[in-house]
Formats: sequence, C-alpha cells, structure tokens
Amino acid sequence: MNKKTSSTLIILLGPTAVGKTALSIGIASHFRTEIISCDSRQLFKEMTIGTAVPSEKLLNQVPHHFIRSHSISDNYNAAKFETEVLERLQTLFATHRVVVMTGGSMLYIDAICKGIDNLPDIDPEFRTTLVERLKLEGIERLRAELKLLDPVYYREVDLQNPVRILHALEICYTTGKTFSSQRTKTSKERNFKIVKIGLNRDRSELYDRINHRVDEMIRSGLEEEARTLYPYRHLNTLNTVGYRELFDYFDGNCTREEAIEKIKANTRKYARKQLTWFRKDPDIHWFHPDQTMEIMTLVKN
RNA sequence: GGUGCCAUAGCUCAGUUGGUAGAGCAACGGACUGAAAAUCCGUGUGUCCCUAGUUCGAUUCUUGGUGGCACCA
Repeated sequence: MNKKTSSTLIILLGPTAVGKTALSIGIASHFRTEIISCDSRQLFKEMTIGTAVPSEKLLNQVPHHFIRSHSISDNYNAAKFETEVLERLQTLFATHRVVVMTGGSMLYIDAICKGIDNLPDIDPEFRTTLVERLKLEGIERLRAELKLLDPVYYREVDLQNPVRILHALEICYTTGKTFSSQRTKTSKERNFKIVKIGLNRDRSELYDRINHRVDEMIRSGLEEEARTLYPYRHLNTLNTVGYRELFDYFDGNCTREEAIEKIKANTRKYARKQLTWFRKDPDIHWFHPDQTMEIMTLVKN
C-alpha cells in the first residue's frame, strides 16, 4: 500500500442537532489531527448563533477549518467547497494520517466524496435576469425554452422545479452546449480512504434537542443577529432557517412567537430531509451518539 | 345549583337536507451534481365524547349522561 492511500478521511455526519460536535473533537483529539467543517452555513463569518457554530472553547480544543471562513457576499457553492477542501486536505495529509470532517450538508459531503461536474461559474447578473423572466413569463415559457435547447435534460428534469430549469438554462446559455452533455454522472476517484459515520437517535429525542436548541439560540440573541443581517436578506445565503422566519416577523408578517415556532418546525423538517438523503447512502455506518466505544473501535481500524 | 353554547385527525376548525368525513398547520415518505439550512413532489393517520332510542341505515335527529366554556345565582 502506498503512502497516499493510507490517508483516511473520517466523516462524521447526521441530522442537525444530533450531537456531532463533541464526538468530532473526541475523535480528532485521539488522532491528534484537525477538523474540516462540512456545513454550508457555518462557513460564513456573519452568521454565528443561528447556524449553531460551536463555542470558542470547543473550537479551540482542535484546529477547525471552514468555519466562519467566508463572507455571505462571496457567492459560494458546493463546487468551490470541493476545490478548497481538497486543497486543504492535501496540506493536512502531508502531516496527518487521519483528518476528521464533520457536518450535515449533504451535497457538500458528496462533493468531497464523489466530486462535482466541471461547469463554469454563472454570472450573477445573468441569473438575476433569468429569475426576473421566471417571475414575468412564468415557468411554462422557460420550460419550453429548455425543451428546445436541451431535450435530453428536459426529459429527465423535475419540470415543476424552477431552480433546476433555471440552472440548466444558465449552463446552456453560458457554455453554448447542452447541460446534459456536461453531466458526467460518475464519481471522481480520491487518493484517500473515506470512512462515513452516521449519527442518529430516536425521532422524539432529536426533536426535543432541536426545540431546546432553538430556544437557546433565542436566549443567546438570535433576534439581534438577524436584525443586523436584515439588510442582506435578499442574498441566497440568508434564505436560511432561523433567519428568514425572523425576517418575516420584522416585516410584520407574523408574531415573534409564531416566528420561533416556525424556526423549530422548519429545523425539524430540515433534519428529516437530511435523513432522507443519508438513508440511501450504503457506505454510512450508523450509531447512536452515545456509542463512543463502538465508534472509536471502528475508526481505529 | 339554573340557563345557554360546544364536543369531529396530534392542534385549530369545516362538513354530512340521515348513506361511517375534509381543509390548514403539525407529522410521515420521496427526488435532488454548481442556490443544497436551497428547490421540488407525494401521503389523511379518525370508536365523528358515552349511552339508550327513532330508522333499512345515526357522526348527523331525539332521551339521558360526561367533560369544557359563557352567563345567571
């Protein structure tokens, strides 16, 4: 076995609020290594309370990467994450046999494990134009356009989903080629081993933790944090559970109590969506967060 | 204690001129390779409070309970 393939990335994943942080620090400490966060919202330095970034005290126990490292104005996406994390991993594997990655952003995890197709960046102004056209002309019109430009993808895509239609059109117009011809549908090879550990617990227990964590966020000043971000509410990054509900309250569309209940409900919904995605991944070894002994036994081999 | 109103899904409620019932929210399931905490699709889960009648048939009408609310004492 050569030196490269002996490198191992341990990925700790699971629904939001399941209890990943403490365990990730435990595992990283054991291997004297560092942690890469895989969370599409904790990336941003402007958001802290609502994204449940671990406390300074916890973060200081082990070096963390990709937490509050970018700005909400950066126009970030999963492909950029893939590039940056792979670079960082190369550096870390030079001095560590094992690196820990933890988080619950499904697409971002897959981007690291399987890669993402090579597509050009989309001009934000062009996207805005298409979004405007969607509003003015309706989805039917854009669907018809996609049918002409890329009949193959038209047959595969969820025609009710405006985001999918828009993205395909963006790629067709930007590259001058069909979107379908640029979708490889294959996984990239990685020069390190991947071990996926999934954490889950009883649904009612998970929901209790989510509800309590939201109350805790409110006590810690989530409302104030959201108020400072209110001017940037139209950025995609702020279309995020915990913020958009409070923006609704600021706009007078609901009461404060209703907003808080809505944050809890939407967080529970998000956790369910994560579990739906993870369920179909056969590579995940599932545990309860309290099974530290069993988990350590698995990762040591 | 008296009078009136109410009792239907986990919650808020609609409805059936008598043929065992449906909305919103919650819950549950699914899709998803460049917005992904995004976006999109699907599913009704029920002793219609209990009891005795009338009826071919009662969640619906009638009797008597029980519980809740309001008002009067």
